[in-house]
Amino acid sequence: MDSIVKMETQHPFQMLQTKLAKLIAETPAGERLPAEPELARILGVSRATLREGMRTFEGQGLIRRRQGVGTFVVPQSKVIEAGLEVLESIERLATRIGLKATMGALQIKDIVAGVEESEKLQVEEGTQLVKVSRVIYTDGRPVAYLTDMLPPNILTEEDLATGFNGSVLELLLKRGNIGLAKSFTDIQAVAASAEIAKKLEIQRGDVLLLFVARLYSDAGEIVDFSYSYFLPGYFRFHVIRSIGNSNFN
Amino acid sequence: MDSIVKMETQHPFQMLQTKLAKLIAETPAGERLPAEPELARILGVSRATLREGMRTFEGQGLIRRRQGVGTFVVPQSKVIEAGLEVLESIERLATRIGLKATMGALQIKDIVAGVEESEKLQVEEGTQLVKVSRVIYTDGRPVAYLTDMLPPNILTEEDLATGFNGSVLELLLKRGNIGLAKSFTDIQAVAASAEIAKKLEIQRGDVLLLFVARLYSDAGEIVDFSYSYFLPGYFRFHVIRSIGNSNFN
DNA sequence: GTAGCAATACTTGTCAGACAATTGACTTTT
DNA sequence: AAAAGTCAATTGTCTGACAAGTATTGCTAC
Repeated sequence: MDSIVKMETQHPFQMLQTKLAKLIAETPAGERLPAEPELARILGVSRATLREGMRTFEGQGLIRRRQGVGTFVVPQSKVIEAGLEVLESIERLATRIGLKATMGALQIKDIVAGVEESEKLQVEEGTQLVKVSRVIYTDGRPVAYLTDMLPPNILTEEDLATGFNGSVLELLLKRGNIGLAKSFTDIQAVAASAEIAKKLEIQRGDVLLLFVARLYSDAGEIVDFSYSYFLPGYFRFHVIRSIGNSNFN
Repeated sequence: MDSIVKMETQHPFQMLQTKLAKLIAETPAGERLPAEPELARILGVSRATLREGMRTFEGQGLIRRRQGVGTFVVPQSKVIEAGLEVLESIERLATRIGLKATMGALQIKDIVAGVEESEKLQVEEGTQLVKVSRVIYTDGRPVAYLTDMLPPNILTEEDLATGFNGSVLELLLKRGNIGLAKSFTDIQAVAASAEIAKKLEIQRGDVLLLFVARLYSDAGEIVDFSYSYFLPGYFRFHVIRSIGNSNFN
């Protein structure tokens, strides 16, 4: 009887993180957040739990806390850059930069997991997989080539046929049937293969920035394995690195 | 009179972070940390404060907590990978992978800040700067080319002449005269120029991964501006990206 | 003897309330 | 008018407690 409500009953911390993220995103840069006691009451958690949650966002540089004053949302990146701490779709990033992103060359295939795929997605060999690939354009120029591989029962082809704007991430978020947790992204530099060079209208061997990402659900399962090839110059990614971990051995 | 002791009297949270980082670094991968009540007693803070501190490390993927079981140090990178959340010198990274890193082709120049340098380092034009460049070898093969530019009075040439192992970061940490806070790193993919190709013994136009980093002190000043060129295949960098910030607009 | 089950000790997750430290605005005094 | 003091608001930290999850232990039934 309570199976429907079950999704609501994740750990308070997960829900808290979502609510906090939403609140921070909706609060204008530089503005103050409600005081901790009040915020804890609003979000329905204790102040201790709230503070634990805020620590993570503070560590990501999204908020700044000043004793005796309050907690403020820090102005988020100038214009063209994107922090890697937060997982954001290419479309959303492009929009924020002021570019209109469109999708083209969409290909949706059903494939069978071989040795390579089964290992990467942590599924058995022979499993039916969905492979989605497309090119992202801004101002009519191809700037990124994206491929996603998903295990069965995550997205149906119907989902992709209706309301797919190029971002698997956004589609998963919009559906909301599975809770997404984190993405583990490898960063590499590669030379364009003949196939990809053709799609991106560049020369074979040209330089590309490659993200290899595994998207994990709340349950710890891999729900998406993706390759994202970016044309340098149109996207810039940065990361904030903290001092102090292995620097003490 | 108390200026010397001042450094000792940071907020408990800062000291806690340092101690925690050290503890995590010293604990073998996969091992369990002491239980929270005991750890709080050891570190001299309350359990609430301890948990706030641990959240940040959990967010960086360094530890994993399992209710009813304990907190474990996650196996830090299988063989070749390095998380970007933590700022670590190339030498240390290589050592952890099991490679012996050596430095060569060291060049130290005094240069005068032009328009470009003055903007990047936030100093006035005409300021005297120190420029350090060198090649990092593992097994006699060049794998990275690093250049650093530093404002005056950060490092003298004497510092570089004695006890410089290739890492400006470690040198600054060892000196300890300025508190380091964070590094803001841009990630790009570039083609090797003729000059760099020669140093790295590759072909001009070959693919390189490039980190452009600004290192900030506690006071918010830029103390190091560096370009780091990596040969793909010898280094792999990854980043953990969290769901949920701008995904709700 | 062995498989299954219940009790139990231990761990992390969360909560409530309190007090200390800091800041900024307001009030009072000089 | 300027300076000092007062005070309310906010974050930082602590204490103690209970809830929830996990693995081990020991008992029981067969």
